Amino acid sequence: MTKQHWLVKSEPEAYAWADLVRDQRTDWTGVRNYQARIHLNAMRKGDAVFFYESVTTKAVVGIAEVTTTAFPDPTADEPGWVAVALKGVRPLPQPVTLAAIKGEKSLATIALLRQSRLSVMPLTATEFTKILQLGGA
DNA sequence: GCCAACGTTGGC
DNA sequence: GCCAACGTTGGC
Repeated sequence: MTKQHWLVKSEPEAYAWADLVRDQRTDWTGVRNYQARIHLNAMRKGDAVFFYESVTTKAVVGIAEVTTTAFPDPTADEPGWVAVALKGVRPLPQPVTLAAIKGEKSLATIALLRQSRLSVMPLTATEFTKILQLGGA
């Protein structure tokens, strides 16, 4: 299967890109939303993942990669919830702000804008490439 | 700090 | 199964 593209959101106060850089890898736990769970389950090793910081930063700040497909989330009280493992790959030379994404016509349909509360979402290859461009990568 | 959007819960 | 109430997320 060809590589898929994803975007995950995190409040930097909870877990920031800088934390992933420090840790090098992390288990992406704590997702408690059915739609996000479907996306976690669809992730494959080697898929590319944008790291978006919400609330204070409001920008895509880095690129990560899936290193382990979905496994049971050890932080969940009930069975069925899953986590994946991610490793940090590199920061974007320039963060791509929410405002910049909103200002880009070709990104008008991305899930980030359409479903503001979804924390794990797929991106098309075109969307992924566009954000890379905006980030100067 | 406020509020809109959205998901979840629980009463009927 | 519907819908009101409530909690959470996240932009502004």
